[in-house]
Amino acid sequence: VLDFRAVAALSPTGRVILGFLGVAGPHSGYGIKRLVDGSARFFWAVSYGQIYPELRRLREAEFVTAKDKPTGGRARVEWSITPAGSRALREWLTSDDGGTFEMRDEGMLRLFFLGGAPEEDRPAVLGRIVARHRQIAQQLERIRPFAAEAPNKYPSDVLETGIAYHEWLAERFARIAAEEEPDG
Amino acid sequence: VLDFRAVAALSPTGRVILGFLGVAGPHSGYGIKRLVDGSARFFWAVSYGQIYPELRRLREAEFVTAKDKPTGGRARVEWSITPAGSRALREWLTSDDGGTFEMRDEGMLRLFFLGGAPEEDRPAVLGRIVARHRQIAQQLERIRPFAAEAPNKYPSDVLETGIAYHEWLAERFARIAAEEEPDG
DNA sequence: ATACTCATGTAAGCTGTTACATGATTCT
DNA sequence: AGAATCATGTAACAGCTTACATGAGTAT
Repeated sequence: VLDFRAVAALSPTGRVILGFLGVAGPHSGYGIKRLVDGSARFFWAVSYGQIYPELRRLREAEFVTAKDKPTGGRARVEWSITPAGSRALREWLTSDDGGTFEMRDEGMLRLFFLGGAPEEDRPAVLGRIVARHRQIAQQLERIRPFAAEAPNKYPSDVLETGIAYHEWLAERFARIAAEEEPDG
Repeated sequence: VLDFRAVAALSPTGRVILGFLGVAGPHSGYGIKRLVDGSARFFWAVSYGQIYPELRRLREAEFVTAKDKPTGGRARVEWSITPAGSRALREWLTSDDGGTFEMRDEGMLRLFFLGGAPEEDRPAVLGRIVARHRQIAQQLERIRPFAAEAPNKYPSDVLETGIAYHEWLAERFARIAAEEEPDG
């Protein structure tokens, strides 16, 4: 028998788009990009080059509908999730395969190969990684007000996890750096 | 004036390859792949489709040399890092730009959009994410002996960070799941 | 005036994965 | 004998980023 489960047609980018249209209501492509950049980019980034084509694919699958909503003479398309789209979103959310988990962390890579750097340079290398993670944590802290606006607590849960993660990593790298010079 | 700093020519994949040839000595392309899979894949994955072409690019840049070392009738090329390669590796390690930090975590994405799933399904969704992270942590624990073989402690530092991270995430998701049903 | 934000879109290019093809050696 | 591992490699594809082009509205 044919298997037409909607979830099969949902690409990773499609999930993000559908997810935002589902929790945040109708938005333009540009608006979706802003939403992602303002809350999800630290664990899932998207670019315009993905959003606009993917919106058209989602429309073909009838998971979203488009409506012209110009602002004066400025073109603007407002995208909305359909009942079929909500169903697909729900199916993905509750499906049992874990899905993508990917990481590319050059800081970790540097730590891994740190033995290849002269001993006297190592504290500085580690220090830069610490500073970086603290900076990311601070950037995330600044978007707390936005996350709090969501209709439920989950975006805040995610954001707090991200902040805690980067602070935790910063501390960990700081501790490793401290071990480098045991007697100052 | 022309800028011939070697680091400019080092692609992300090139760094991993050069790093392993630097800390683990000469290896075949296949061997490099095994090293990466056995220790770095959780924060930096590579595939054969990258390794073999990249090795030839690194040879062109004179960061590595190739030597035929067949095993009986089985072809085998052993790659070694050159002094110029070591220099490039050191320059990358101590360079001040933070470099790539990317993450694609479908578990986080699901948590973010969990409001789109029926309330009764949410604990199961969260439970699967918890199980996943525990499983990854266990897989990483199994490669502890390998990391301990390294000539310095850094690979173990990285591995322990990875294990702690996934356990920490599992606990965090478990706590969020527990909050779902406040009075059992 | 000028700069910034809102808004849509694409083309070129880079990176990376998957799947396949091939074949020798070693282990059970 | 058969399975697993060692070993090299590529072609097709998928996914994503960067840079560009275009232009209207809004704030300074």
